[in-house]
Amino acid sequence: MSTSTESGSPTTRVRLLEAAGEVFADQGFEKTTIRAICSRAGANVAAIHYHFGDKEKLYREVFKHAFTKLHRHAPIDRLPDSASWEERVEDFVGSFLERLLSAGESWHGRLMTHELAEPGPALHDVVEAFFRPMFAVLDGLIVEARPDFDSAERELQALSLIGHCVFFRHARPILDVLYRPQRYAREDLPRLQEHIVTLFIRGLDLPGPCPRSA
Amino acid sequence: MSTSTESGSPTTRVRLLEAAGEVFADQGFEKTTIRAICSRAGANVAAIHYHFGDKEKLYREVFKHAFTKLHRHAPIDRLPDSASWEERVEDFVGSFLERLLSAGESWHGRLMTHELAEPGPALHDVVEAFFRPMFAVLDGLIVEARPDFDSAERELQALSLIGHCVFFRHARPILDVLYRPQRYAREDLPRLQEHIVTLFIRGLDLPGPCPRSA
DNA sequence: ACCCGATTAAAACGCACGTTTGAATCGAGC
DNA sequence: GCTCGATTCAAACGTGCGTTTTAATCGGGT
Repeated sequence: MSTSTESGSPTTRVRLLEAAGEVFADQGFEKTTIRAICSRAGANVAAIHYHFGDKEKLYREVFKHAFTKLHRHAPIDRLPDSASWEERVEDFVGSFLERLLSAGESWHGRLMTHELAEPGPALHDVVEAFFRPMFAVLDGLIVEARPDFDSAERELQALSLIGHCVFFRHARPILDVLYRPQRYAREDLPRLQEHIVTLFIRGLDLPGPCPRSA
Repeated sequence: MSTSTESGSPTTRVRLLEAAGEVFADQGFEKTTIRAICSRAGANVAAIHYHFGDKEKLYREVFKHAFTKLHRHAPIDRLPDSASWEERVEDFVGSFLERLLSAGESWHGRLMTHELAEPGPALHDVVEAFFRPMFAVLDGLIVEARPDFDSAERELQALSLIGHCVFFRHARPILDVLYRPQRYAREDLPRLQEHIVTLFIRGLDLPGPCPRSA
């Protein structure tokens, strides 16, 4: 170990983390080979054992790395509270969909969604650090609209909205067969967003108009 | 080959098909080993090459076998037309959920849902023989309720309902971490069914009451 | 009793993977 | 200039997989 803030040499270790992030993000834990990672990082296969121990420890380390990156620019609830309830719902759905459907952006988000789609050794961490906070935010939105709902009712409503978004990522292979390829993919995002928000609001069966800003 | 209706000896070939169905159904294509299948069938590994060629041809053969079994007792639309629209929707959701969430029944249904959850070499066949007909039935139900919808609107509504059901199977690992294990599993089926049907009907935004029987 | 195609069985092949080894290389400190 | 720990490298190890080979076994036809 040499001259970093904590431990580990700067170049190879970091290059491995970055390469591993890329490959893990679009192949998942099982399907990526450490040889693919090392070839992308320009390193030797033994470097992984040397720096991280084994493949799974590297995987967890990549997630730690990704969590801090994601926490820096807070993903959810980034609209000011002055925004209307409906705007905040739209933003919640839109940003989540964007992360689910985007394939080109940085690997940090893709890594999370891939682990949710095909659970690996880091599922627990992802749920606790990424998914559960999302549910908390969503629950707050539901409380605003339906203060009369008990927590079980809110839970179901939240699950349905999340599931609605997740479906269009998870069912990608099916949709490609069922319709033409890329139907309901990235470019349809605005239409999906509007549809999902509409069904969410209808599902809440609001007694009056949408609530004002918080 | 000996004395069957078409081709192939009865005992070993059929035992292999049955054993392969069981194992494929709860492990998927990638994770099942032909050794596991043969050990369950009490056969030799070479028997698979002899009777089917290779692992993938066996997989497809298992699906052919399963399709005919499933077609015999038609799964969807089994209520008489005299049933009310709402009853038919409830039945559609209920039977689909039952197939998605049940783990103990015969492997034919589990095989389909596993292939949908983790696509393998038979995805195309499953979509065409199992999924697309389901969509056709559902589309008919939506037409009854909202004859004014164009096909694109109906498509989205159908996808949302299907996705809503599928989510509770696909997200099983996540739900186990997010809440206590088995939350929203088999025993919650009636509650899920009611919730999903309710949200579906609300989502259709019917101008009047539910349509009568067809 | 013998033959012969159909079937089964045991063993090994070839490959890809994660992992480990042991030597070569680097670079600061004396 | 040399030493010594830290790091890199090529090569091999062990394992599990799908597949293939080769020989043994079965059973009806003559």
